[in-house]
Amino acid sequence: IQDAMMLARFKMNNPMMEQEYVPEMDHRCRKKRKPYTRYQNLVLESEFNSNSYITRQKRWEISCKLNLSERQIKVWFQNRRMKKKKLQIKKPSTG
Amino acid sequence: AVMILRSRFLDARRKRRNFSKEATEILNEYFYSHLANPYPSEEAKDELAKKCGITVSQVSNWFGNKRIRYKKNIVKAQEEANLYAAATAAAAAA
DNA sequence: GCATGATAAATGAC
DNA sequence: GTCATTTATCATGC
Repeated sequence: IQDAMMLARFKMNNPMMEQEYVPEMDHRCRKKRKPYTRYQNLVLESEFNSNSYITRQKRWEISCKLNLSERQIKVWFQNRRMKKKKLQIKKPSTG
Repeated sequence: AVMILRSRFLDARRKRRNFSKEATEILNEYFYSHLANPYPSEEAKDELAKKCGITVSQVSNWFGNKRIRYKKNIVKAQEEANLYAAATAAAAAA
């Protein structure tokens, strides 16, 4: 009824529904988000506390120790830096 | 054994309060009037944040949640529509 | 009991 | 590298 019209208009041109018109659908292979364990977070936070930017060597070490890929370690530090920045903007006092 | 112990006991920041009816109304009005491209610019986010009495981050959060949840409902509706489409097509063929 | 806002993994643009 | 996102998960409101 009315939903059908809205659906048709929605499917027409919408960046949200890329899978509608993108032939190669890489979006479905997207890795499912999996929360890290408490131990993994503890190790990562500890390393981040000593240095916001991780070296290749330490990245490899932590990767082995936590059973995470180096890419995951890299991304974790990127996200963690963004989080730090956001927290500093939120509360600049004695950041 | 998958012992997924999480460090959520320190997350006291996840204190959440619902937005006001007026704010939700403003956000929904923008979202549905820009359904073809529901990605407000930074200026638009600033203006929405001011009008709604919330932060720009909260506006971004709201649009992020709105887009994914709206899309999910649409996907379900799409499956349902395809189901009906197949049934009507079979009926037409017969 | 889900709706809703905020946060945590993961991707992609640049 | 940053950074705006997508997506799943979390925590709360009601």
